[in-house]
Amino acid sequence: MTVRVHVDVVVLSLSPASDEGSGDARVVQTLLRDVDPPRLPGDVLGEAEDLDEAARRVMGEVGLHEPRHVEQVASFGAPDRMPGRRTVSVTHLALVPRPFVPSDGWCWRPATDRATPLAWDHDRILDAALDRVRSKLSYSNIAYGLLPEEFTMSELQEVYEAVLGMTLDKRNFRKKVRGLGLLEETGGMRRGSHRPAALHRFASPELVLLDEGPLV
Amino acid sequence: MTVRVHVDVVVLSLSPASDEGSGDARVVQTLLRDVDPPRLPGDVLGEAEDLDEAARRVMGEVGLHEPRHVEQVASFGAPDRMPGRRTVSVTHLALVPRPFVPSDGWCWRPATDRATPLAWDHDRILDAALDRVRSKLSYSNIAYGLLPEEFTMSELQEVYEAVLGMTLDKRNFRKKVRGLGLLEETGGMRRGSHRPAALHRFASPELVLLDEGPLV
DNA sequence: ACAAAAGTGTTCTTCGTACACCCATGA
DNA sequence: TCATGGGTGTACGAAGAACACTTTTGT
Repeated sequence: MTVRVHVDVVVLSLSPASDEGSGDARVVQTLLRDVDPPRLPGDVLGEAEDLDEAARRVMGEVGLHEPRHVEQVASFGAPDRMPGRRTVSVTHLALVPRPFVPSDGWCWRPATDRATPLAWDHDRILDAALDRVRSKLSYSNIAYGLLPEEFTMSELQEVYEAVLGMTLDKRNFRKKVRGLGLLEETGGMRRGSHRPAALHRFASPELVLLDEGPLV
Repeated sequence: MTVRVHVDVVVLSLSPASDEGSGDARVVQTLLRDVDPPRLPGDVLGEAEDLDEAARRVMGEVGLHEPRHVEQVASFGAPDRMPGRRTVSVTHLALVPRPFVPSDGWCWRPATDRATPLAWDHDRILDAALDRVRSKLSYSNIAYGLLPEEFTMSELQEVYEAVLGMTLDKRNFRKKVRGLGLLEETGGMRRGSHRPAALHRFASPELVLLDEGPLV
């Protein structure tokens, strides 16, 4: 017996800093197909593709050719998850910095906006991806996926605040992040109608997992 | 295009406490088919099965009808991961307390024993499952999956030491674990040729995730 | 009496957290 | 000169880590 294998991708990003006139707090957004029940990007696994290759192809179809981070999240295979052909979905998570303008027919929507439910079990899939990012923020440098190459400390803090859904203390945040030793200063400055902000980058452009240590 | 979906299960357990004459340290063991390149239990996903249902069926086939814990780990789908039919494997992790005697043709082997490699990509799959348990030990009560209903503090500590591969300080371990409030005393005692040990159980027989907090 | 594992506290250091003001720039 | 966000330090409490001896039982 064979089933159809789908690869679906939850593309996450942060709403742009100041779309000019926008309020203040940035929020996590996800890329959806702009049809009646909105749906995640996805496609059938190709003949000779590995799972992550299929995920990259799907991202190409929405105009995303250079995601900053991709990882597999989970697979969903309830027999009735979708009418018609039995389909198992292997879902992935992708992070991309803004600005990013998707192909026609695709749009950004706040990830927590559940006013109109997504198609099939895509709400569950989106939740699983959000949980993954939230938890990984605590023990990795995964925030690099949502930031440009160079960024200010405030921008980094905005990533944490948007994903975790809470505000953080500026002094404690900087102390903690500096102590991890994952960042370096680029020497550059971001200017604006205020004091210039030092630019930073992640020392490693790869995912780095930190040793945890709650329970030992 | 359709592919075959396999559900493979990494069944983990601890070597029994004192098989009589065994040395001391307990080790993590995994259940393997006792054939030339040993392999993990697994089978093709059934017509009307959800993924975890298939995992439970596979476990039934090795004689394991009441696993203490099951969760999905990851999916593997490289086109060349296995000769013949294109097969995507959705892998699961199962934990079971000892004693457990598997069906004929299956046996326990130390999970870190890589003398004879497993079939196909099953070594990678095993590694993924071990990593999952190791990390989850730090922020959940997942140890319940490897313990009988009632256990002593020393037995609990043995689980941590075996999975993490390090020895822990007895006083700090007890202080920390008590502080989590996940345990309760049963009132019973385990007797031996030494001072009796108080028996404990987990207050919740379900997986409980702890709030972490490394990076804020 | 001896062997074997159970049980228990203190000190020190590290980390988290709460908290408020001055600085540099552009307009 | 004013508005805006950038940048900094301290004091307190909680939690982690190092560390050794006494207790209770079976043989």
